[in-house]
Amino acid sequence: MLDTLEFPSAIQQADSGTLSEHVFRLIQAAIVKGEIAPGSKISEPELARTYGISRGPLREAIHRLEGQKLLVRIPHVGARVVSLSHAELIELYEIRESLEGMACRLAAERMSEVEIEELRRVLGTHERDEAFQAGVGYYQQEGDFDFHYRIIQGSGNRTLAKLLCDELYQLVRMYRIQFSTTPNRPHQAFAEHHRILDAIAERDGELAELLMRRHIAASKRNVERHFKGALEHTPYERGNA
Amino acid sequence: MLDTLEFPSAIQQADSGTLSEHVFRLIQAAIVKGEIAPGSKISEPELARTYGISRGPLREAIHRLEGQKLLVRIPHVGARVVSLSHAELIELYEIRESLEGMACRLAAERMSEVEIEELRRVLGTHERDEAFQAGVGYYQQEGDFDFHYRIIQGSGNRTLAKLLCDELYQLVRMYRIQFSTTPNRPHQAFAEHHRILDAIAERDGELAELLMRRHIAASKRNVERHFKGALEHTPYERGNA
DNA sequence: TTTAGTCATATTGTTGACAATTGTGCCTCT
DNA sequence: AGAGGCACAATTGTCAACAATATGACTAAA
Repeated sequence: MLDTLEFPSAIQQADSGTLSEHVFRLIQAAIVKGEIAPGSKISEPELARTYGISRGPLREAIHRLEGQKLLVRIPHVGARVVSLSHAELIELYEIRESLEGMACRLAAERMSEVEIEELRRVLGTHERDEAFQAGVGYYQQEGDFDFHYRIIQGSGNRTLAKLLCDELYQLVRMYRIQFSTTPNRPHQAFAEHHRILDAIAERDGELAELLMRRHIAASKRNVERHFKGALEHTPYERGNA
Repeated sequence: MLDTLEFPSAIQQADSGTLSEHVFRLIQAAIVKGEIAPGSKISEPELARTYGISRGPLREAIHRLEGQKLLVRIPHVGARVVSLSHAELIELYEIRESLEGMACRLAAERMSEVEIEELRRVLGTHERDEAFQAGVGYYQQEGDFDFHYRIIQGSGNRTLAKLLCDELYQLVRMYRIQFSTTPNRPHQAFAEHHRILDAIAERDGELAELLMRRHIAASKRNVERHFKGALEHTPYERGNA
């Protein structure tokens, strides 16, 4: 069974057809991966040369990126890669808490038995993963998304799925990767995933929502710790007026 | 307060500065107001002539509108105004339930006394409004947003505010206006608003969240009724593949 | 009569050049 | 020497023309 939904970062340049769409995904991936530093300026002529295209399609891509909040654009000045403040990142996690909590409750109510079985297999794959067992947790980065993705898809709310997976997660991924150097509490997260799965399997929506909210709250606290730990390196506050 | 946008020829960097930004807001307003019918095709040359601009800025605006989910675009085919299915509209209300419920809880915890007093004044204005007292409820449309807006702003979560007010509400407004011919239960909604305000004033976040969720759920049921009532006029299902 | 194929038209995608605005560096004046 | 203004350069915004693709009609064959 080929899972077609994969990750949004998976660039499928073949079928997208249009250059604008192509560079859109390319730049999106570059920003999320941190290849273009947060806060850095986007030079249209330079990027156009880099990707070997004209400025027309590039500008269209930039405008779409702005809509996804990955770029901040000032008229007649230019675009910069977004640089979330500590507060904004926490706010993002608060939103996730609410939205994914709901998704988890709905998933517990509406997921099919086969979907639940697949979810259990996903978790099993993570458990057997070498990197995970070694405590490195890099794979856990992607695997975590896989777990959350499946629950969101299982909620049956396609509008919610588009909102979470296509938009907000780009930002979350961006900062996950920034913080990926430090071990991201993979074992604890795995245990939490397992309890969530159990609640879903028992069709206990209320509990599933509660556990998911706590799980994301724990992630949030983890991010807060990383932020505090990195504070010594920030020479000035980058304010997003 | 000269409304500068009036005629197409009068578009010259009125307030936003750039033509792209300007037509973006113009088309957004036109879609939300229903001046461009849902599901109708967007012709680039035609719109360019209408607004008296070139296709360049227009296309940038279209791409941003697509990001806001007000347009659905198919490569090499064109863009159409979004036409939410019954299910999608309900999904939108479910998302609002979750998000505005959270916003309301946070507002109860974090709103300042003056903000609460202002919110009370807003409600008083609605109560004294003529249209509201007549049961027409048209003013209530805008006033409702005013009420919800202030609570969302009062949550202190600026990321949430941008998400709700700048993006999702455009879609909600669009369908509100479509359904505005029938009385939108203004008196009941007003009573619910009042109870929410009381909970906020008492700093009871838990209750405030509960009441807001119920309030939106009631709106959702109202929309469902309208949808069912309008079913007789739908010759075919407009499927958004 | 229906269906498959082909062609013409119109729309979208792309390009490069031109115009307008901003930021910077330098020069002058106090 | 420092501050203010001016001019230049670079970047963004806009435009009109060109190329590629899909839609629709027309024709021909089964």
